[in-house]
Amino acid sequence: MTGAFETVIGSVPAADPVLIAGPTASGKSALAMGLARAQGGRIINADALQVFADWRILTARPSAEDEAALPHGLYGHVPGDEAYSVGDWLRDLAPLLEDGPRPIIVGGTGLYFTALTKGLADIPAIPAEIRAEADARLRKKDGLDDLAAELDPESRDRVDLSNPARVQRAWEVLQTTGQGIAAWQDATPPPLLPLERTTALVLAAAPDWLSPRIETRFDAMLGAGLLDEARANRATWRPDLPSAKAIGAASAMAYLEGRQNLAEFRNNVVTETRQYAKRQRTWFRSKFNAWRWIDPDDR
RNA sequence: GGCGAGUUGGCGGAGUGGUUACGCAGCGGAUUGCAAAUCCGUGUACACCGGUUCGAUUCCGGUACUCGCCU
Repeated sequence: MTGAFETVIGSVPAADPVLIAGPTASGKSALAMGLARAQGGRIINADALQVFADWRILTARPSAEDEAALPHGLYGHVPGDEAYSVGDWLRDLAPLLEDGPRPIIVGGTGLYFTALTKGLADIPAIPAEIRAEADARLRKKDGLDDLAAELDPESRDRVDLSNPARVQRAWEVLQTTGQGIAAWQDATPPPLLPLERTTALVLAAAPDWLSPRIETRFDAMLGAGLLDEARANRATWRPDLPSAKAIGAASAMAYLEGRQNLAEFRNNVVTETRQYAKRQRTWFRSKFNAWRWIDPDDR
């Protein structure tokens, strides 16, 4: 492992907060570890699924040994049945930026990095009842159109009306705050950590380079006890749990229940992971122009 | 060797004498609070040869291959 990303690490100012983004399985953690080992710092998670306590192996969280060897933060600190979002993440992150070791923020969730460096509208939390009502209405016939029709004109104009998730959020915001989401977004406060104050790195992992790694990584997960982890989660498993969105969780359950064989399980996870990596690339490509793109082979 | 069925885009799978489903994968994109989520866009493919026809993926004949049954 010595020598990994040597050139990159050598060029990173030791005092700056560091941001490391990249598609899944592109080697972000290895780079973060190398950086922390060489220069010191605390590795902080910027991945929406790695915050959850269950599914450590499936979500490729750092191993217990890695966490013990170097300071880490925001990994597995949320119960799998608890709601969590970018706003929560930013609030959990703030104190870690205040003091403690120099932050090395690593993850694959583009939205988290964008909210961190560009700002996030300061919208109050949505009460569970409102969320439940929106969920229920969306399930009804024409539910999407009905919710859209109730939006304030400005928000309705800005939101993608064919996207249920967006319409629901806009509806929930208007419903709970009495103010449209468009107005809230226009009043977005300054970012917690402006990009200019960081050294921001993105791993440029091309599909052909990444795909074999995704497959290998699944096999490694199996070897690391993925099936045991799945069995342990089986009793409390529900497809609507926040942590159930982890790629492979539903497939793992299907496998344990004999609804698919190991080859199908593997194929599903590999395909879904590739598709996810593609979406990540699209985000980075379009929004991380000012970041420093590095060759993932430079190890 | 005989009889029967079949051959549609990378895969699965409809269908039609002229306007060429759909699903999956792939590719491109959006994305300011469930984001490993959600959504949008994108494919003239019809085994081969000949015939009929104003026009054949669709009708007829032959060839090849596949599957099944029979000797």
